[in-house]
Amino acid sequence: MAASTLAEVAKLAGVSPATASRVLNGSARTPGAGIAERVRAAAASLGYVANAQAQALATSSTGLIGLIVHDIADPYFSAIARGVQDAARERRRMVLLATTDGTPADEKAAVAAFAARRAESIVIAGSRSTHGEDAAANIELAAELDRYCRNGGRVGVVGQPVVGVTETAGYHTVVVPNERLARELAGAVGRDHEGPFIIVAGPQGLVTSDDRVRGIQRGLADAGRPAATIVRAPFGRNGGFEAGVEIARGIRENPGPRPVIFAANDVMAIGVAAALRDNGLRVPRDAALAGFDDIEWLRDFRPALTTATLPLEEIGRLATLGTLNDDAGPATIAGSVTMRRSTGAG
Amino acid sequence: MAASTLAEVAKLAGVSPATASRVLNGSARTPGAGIAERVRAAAASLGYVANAQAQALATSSTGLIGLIVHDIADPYFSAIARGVQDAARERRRMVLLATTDGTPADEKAAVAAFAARRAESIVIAGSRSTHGEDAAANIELAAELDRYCRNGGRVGVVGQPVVGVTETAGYHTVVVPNERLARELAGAVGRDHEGPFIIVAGPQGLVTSDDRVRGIQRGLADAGRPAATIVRAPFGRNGGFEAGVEIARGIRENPGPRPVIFAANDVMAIGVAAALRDNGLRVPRDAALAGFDDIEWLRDFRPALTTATLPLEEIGRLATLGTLNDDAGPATIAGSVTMRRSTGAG
DNA sequence: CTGTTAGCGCTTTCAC
DNA sequence: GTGAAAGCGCTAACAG
Repeated sequence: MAASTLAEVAKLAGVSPATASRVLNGSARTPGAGIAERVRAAAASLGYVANAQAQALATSSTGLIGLIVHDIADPYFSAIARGVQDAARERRRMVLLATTDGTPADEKAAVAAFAARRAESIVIAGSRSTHGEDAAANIELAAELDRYCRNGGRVGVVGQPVVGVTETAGYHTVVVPNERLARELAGAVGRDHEGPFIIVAGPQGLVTSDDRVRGIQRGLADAGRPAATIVRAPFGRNGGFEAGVEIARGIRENPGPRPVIFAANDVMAIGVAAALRDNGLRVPRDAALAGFDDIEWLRDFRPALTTATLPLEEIGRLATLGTLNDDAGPATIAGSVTMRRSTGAG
Repeated sequence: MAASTLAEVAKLAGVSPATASRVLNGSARTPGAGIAERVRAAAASLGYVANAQAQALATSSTGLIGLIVHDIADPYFSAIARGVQDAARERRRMVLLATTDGTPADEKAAVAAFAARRAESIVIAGSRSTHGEDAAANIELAAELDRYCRNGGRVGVVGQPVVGVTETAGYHTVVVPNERLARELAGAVGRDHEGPFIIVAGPQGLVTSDDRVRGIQRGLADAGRPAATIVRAPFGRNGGFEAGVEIARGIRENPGPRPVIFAANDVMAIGVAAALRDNGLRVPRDAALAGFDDIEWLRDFRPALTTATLPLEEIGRLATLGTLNDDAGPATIAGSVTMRRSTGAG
């Protein structure tokens, strides 16, 4: 990665490095006309490319934003990533990407790596787990983040505050009203259905999943419906599929009124739908189904999924911008319930 | 982004910076036992985090890999990104992300930014355009890449070589056999269908699209079928939808034998399917449909899409690894044709 | 407006 | 094994 240096350019142009710097990388003072010309010519002829590392060292500002997601290939995260990337580009920053599968230990490592690279802010997306086995790692993650903030870093959190974070300075949370939306969703669906109700949830302790489950139960109660039974599975398409297989079996062995299935997110809902279909069951005829997130790439599925619509890209933008603006209190996004065919609407 | 420095740690531990460095960041020489202890303690108590910028400057090696995609939210690119990220993590590198919408000018800017940050390699994914209006920008992009390579950078290219690149040193291409697979796909589909055939292609000059179109036409010829007519639209879901609307109108106004539609990629195929459905047409009953790529998130669609399966994640891995290994000739991936319900199979 | 002089934080010969 | 000193490439006072 050798390349010509500012000094070489300066020598070639017959000026001092300082002057060359002023010409090449914007400075307050505008250098003389003829000089500027010579410097630029020299730079071009040498194929000079400023060394951002050196600039960062000298100015102590890197223009870097770190993004932490569970899995960049998951459409939920990639939508957020697009928002982050957009905001970053707008503010002339570059984004560093880390994927962690949601493992707190890996997230801690990612934060450390970003801190080492002196990223100016870190956006961390993806549900946290309060589960026992993650407790120790969560504490370390929180400590790492706190240290990062204490050193002047800013962190943008998507969804809910990081478990165990003590300080508030430096943190900017984009609150996703999972519980409220889930409640609204379940209320709306509950009005049209008798039940029984089933929730396909993620692992216990996964905050996002827990929030949504709680909201759904409350929404059902609001509508005067019985509480839902809960089926737990991994928080992804295949988890949904597993749960769907189990549910299909239940329906087979125990026929009764048409059940209503709430999946903790769209991707799980798609898995559930696939499993039901594989077992000869149809949505919404044999079971109503609702998701959460309203993932863009899943909107062409049929039956179209009733879901809670989240402006994912906007969420990514807000989380990023929030860390870049000094003002910026915690942002709350709205979201809305979208009724579609999978629950008999439309 | 201030933080304690090595010098501070060293002072606290009562040793020289050199020694502290040797302890904290692996060096050939192993420092004394007790000393090491003291240094580590000092570092911990100060919350020391090595400054990667400074290390990069001193060692001239950044551990950075730049990734350029059209759109990180597109499942095609996010799958590749996952592969890149995996490989990077495996080799203890971090990835810098840039999205460009496929605009050569933006891609040039991204390469320049990566070069400035002294990324050790750049992986560039996404079809190039040979279209006239992009010609100038393409040349500049190629020049920027060449310069980057001349300075010791390595670039991994997904799909086809970058238009206009002259040098070969430093480049590592992962060849995607678009034409061959398209030919096989069309051959297989053509065997079972009489036609007429329609290709929903991207804009003319988009290399990937052009390659696939050519392959499809050859495959049809192989099967003794008439050439397909070509409908052009933007290379995404909405482009597919537009084309689908047009095709549906054609079918309405001009009933005849069931047409077979080849979309240039899965995402377009989904758009076509949505448009046909909106117009009361069913796949495969009223039209057969095939895509390309076999995007993971689209596999649960029904009717399941006949397509050419590409190991996207693997492609990302190979492109990345190729730039990191000195040997590594150009890699070619296999891919395969996958027949599903959308063309009447299964 | 331009050049000189110090560093930014770390690594790395080179002596001791 | 440990420390002193030079330097990676650039910017920012400060003089001139």
